[in-house]
Amino acid sequence: MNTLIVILGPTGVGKSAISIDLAKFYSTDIISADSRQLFRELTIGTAVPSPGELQAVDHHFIQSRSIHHYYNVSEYETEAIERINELFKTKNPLILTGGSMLYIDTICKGIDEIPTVTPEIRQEVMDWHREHGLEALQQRLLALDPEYYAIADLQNSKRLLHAVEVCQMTGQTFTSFRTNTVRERPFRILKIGINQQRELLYHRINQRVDQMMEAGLLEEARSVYPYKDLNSLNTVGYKELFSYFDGTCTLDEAVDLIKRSSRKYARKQLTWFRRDHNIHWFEPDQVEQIIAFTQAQLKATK
RNA sequence: GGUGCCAUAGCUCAGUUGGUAGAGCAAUGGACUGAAAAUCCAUGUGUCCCUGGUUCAAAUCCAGGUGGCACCA
Repeated sequence: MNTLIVILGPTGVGKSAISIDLAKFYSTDIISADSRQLFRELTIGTAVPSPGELQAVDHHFIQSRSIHHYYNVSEYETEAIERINELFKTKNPLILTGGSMLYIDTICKGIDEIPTVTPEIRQEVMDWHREHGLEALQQRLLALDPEYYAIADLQNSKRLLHAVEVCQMTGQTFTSFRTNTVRERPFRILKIGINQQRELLYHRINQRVDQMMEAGLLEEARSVYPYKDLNSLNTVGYKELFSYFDGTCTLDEAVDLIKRSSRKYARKQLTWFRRDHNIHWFEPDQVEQIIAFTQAQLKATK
């Protein structure tokens, strides 16, 4: 049976380097599970691998989309699974790397099939919410789908919006689409988590932000500033610099803010990963141990 | 050297006419089904700078000390 080795961990911990070592060792490809490295207009702020690294190992779903095109997890699932199955015909194991928790879970477990909301419906529901407020949105959901209302995070307008959108568009309850079925994959999944002492991680993150600034993040952000309202640019490293361009904070403040947001993001990632007991954890400098571990695991599945 | 202002949570500061303290940020934990680097929720015991005094009671008033800032010499 083929094996997908998943390398996951908080931002800045060094997943890319480890994945590349691993890919070289197994002469295989890397599939990215990163919701921001996906965009070709973003390079520095999303820490995509260097040109040399990209040349050394074939990467998939890195800078393959434009920030101007709507993208979502479901689309990623379809594309990535298709690609993975294709690649398994000639390669094994494959490596999936990234920090986008939902993207990783989508590959590992699948995601329910919910009809994609049309831009018109989305706009309409959003406008309605803007006009009537959160409480009205809650009431609207209660009327459309009381079952989801009972379990929904009622303060989280994004969640409510989506549920309402789906009800509105399909004439069915949002709940009816939420079957929560785990999809069986025709390959084995081996999860490797990379983590290190919190203080060290924060230090690395802070340092990496400074390096990004030296590498020209400011200019990169300026080049996409005209499109700052795109969802794809609601992204750490860019939105903070947009505030600076807007004149609402100084450059130093913006850079500090990027560091803070990155740290928060790392923490959030760890919260998500913590509940997954199938992850085998390693430190960033344990590449050899990781290789040995995966070899042993691969042998066991043959 | 003189005068004035300030000293409260890791940081920036609130604290009403005295009744042993609370916001924002940070930090930490959690949730997560097509926006996910998004979005949402929860968590606040700290010699109220020190010493003495007044008072039933002091972060609060008084005196002195220490440190910082500003202005005048």
